[in-house]
Amino acid sequence: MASKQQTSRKAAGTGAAIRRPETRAANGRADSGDTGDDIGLDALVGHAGYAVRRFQLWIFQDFIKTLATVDIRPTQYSVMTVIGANPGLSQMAVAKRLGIERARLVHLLDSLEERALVSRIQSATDRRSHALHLTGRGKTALAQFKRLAAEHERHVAEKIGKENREQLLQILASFT
Amino acid sequence: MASKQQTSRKAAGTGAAIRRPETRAANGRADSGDTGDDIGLDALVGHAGYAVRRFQLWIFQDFIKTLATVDIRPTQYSVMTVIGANPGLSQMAVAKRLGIERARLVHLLDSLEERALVSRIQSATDRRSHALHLTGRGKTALAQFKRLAAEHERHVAEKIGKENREQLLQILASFT
DNA sequence: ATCAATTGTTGTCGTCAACAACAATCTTTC
DNA sequence: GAAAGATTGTTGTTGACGACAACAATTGAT
Repeated sequence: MASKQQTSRKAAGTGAAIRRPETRAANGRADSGDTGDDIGLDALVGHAGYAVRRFQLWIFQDFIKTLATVDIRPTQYSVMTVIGANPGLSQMAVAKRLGIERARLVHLLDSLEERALVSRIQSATDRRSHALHLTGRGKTALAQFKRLAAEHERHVAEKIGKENREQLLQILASFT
Repeated sequence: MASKQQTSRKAAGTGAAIRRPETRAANGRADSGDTGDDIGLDALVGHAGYAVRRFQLWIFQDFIKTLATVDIRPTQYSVMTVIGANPGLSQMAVAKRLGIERARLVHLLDSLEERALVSRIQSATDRRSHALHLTGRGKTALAQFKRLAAEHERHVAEKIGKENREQLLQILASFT
């Protein structure tokens, strides 16, 4: 859209197998030829949003990795947890409770219903809404998910410290 | 994709003007007709990832709102901050430092270069890479952005408490 | 009975992370 | 010094996600 490239460059790279962030061979600086490993010195420290973003990224990746065997993502887990704790909720209620949109919840429930973990039951009192329930399979599955999620929480405790994790939960308790 | 709807329902709603989350008129439960306002009692408490996700959502929205007049998003701000503190960095170095992908940074720099805030200068030593600099306009603009970002940080402090914010920054310092 | 509001649904749009592939360009190695 | 490998910037695709807008069916209020 912009000026992009006035030069002749277009694209490049062999698509090498760089996987782990630890692997660093670049020099950093583009003009001065110093090592430039520790860029640091940024004014980014002191910004809560940046720290939280990086942490959220790490924590979600660990969650996904830890529950990869059961193929459950954080949002799916939260949906099943809320339904499991409050059977019969409407989609609207779940969406509002979790702060996600009705439209988004539709697809989430579609996939969970495909996998026979959740079932939408026609409400008796309100023919518009669905009463959400865990299936039998869903209940046993959620129990396993919770065990894996607990393992994930241990990873978090290892990463930032046990007491720091609890302090964090206390600080952010108003957002849950 | 899935079973979707076996019933005859298809779609509905007038798209009413529900904006603020405080507005709640739904009952919650779909079958039992109780009030069902406070769903709570979830097993979601104790999950760091969920709390962090909700908080990150809030903090980013406040950042975007606070810097709406200058039309700068959190990622754009972080890119300009790093370049401003370390002029001459390559795109690779900036991407690695901020934990974003090279591919993503390309578009970010495109938009910032469009607005004449950042300039890609051909490196003298490595003809592959670009040395990133803030333009004169970019420098003065970044100064204003930082003032607005400071205002945003005050919002965070008001939300979770001054000392809680500092504790949070300390806990998550290893991620910056 | 009429009109406004709610619920689930479909669709679009823009942001974002994760990959994969490529041309141009170093860097290494024989 | 030429060949092989790695790096940089770029383009493109995919999928998760949040934000809106619009709609049919249904409910509730008047």
